[in-house]
Amino acid sequence: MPELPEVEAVRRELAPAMRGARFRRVIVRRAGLRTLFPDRFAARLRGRTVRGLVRRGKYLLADLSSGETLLMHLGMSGSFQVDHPAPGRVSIGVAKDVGDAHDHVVFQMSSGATITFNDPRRFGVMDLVPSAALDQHAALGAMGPEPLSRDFEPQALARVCAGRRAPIKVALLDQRVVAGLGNIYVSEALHLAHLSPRRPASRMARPSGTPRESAVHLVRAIKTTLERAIERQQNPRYRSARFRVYDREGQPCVTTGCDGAIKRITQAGRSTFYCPVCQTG
DNA sequence: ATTGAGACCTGTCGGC
DNA sequence: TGCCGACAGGTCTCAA
Repeated sequence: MPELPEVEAVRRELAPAMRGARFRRVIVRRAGLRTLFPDRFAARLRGRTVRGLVRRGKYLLADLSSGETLLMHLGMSGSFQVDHPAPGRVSIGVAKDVGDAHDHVVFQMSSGATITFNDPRRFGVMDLVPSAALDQHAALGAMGPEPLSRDFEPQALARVCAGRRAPIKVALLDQRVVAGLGNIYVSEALHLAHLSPRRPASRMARPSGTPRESAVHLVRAIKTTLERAIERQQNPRYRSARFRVYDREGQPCVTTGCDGAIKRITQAGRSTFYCPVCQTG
């Protein structure tokens, strides 16, 4: 589930348990995670205080008192569970010893919270990097603008898309173009913008380099899509709300006055869902 | 330089 | 019920 809105929801849940708290104990249940844990991962965390927890794209970054940053990525199937001590119960300071087979890392915080990282598919990442060198990190350093920031505007989108022959759907999945979008919300935003996923990315800009109307619409649609999704994350009732197009092959388009049916195609090896009737821009 | 394919892992679901 | 292939919300590396 983790694209930007889901990662942001995780951040908001983790922050109260982590910010200002120390790592009392760190348990790495599964060494040799695909994610190349640095040596002595647990030892380097123990005793450190989390000064802040921010999100960058799909990454969570915990700023540590040691001058390092704990970098976390949920991959395809990662999740965190936060357990707070039951009120009135004395914490005995023992890690929960029975856990899911895919509970890979457990943080016991001085706040009393126990934070468990679970990731069946093990595409997730945990790493420690010097805070001063974050911009040299291969993924973070090259990452595009935060879509909900002012930096993400039509001009910027048109510029990074210039010269790209790949379809806009594929370009938007590239984290260097814009940060945090994944396969679901790219389809969702393109539908909201009434743009075809097959449209060449380069056509966000005119030959002169100035952004076309489509870039304006797309930027707006991406922001709206993500803002709504983040809001939805806040209300458990709506978390499972259906998407506009994602995973709705053959079902009717939700655009007012459109009688199209959602189609599914493959682009760069991944499913794209769109309405061939109203996404013609 | 850009792009697509394959790889990384495990779980789930539909079809036979 | 059991087996098997297709597929899954991410990203990296490699070859063309």
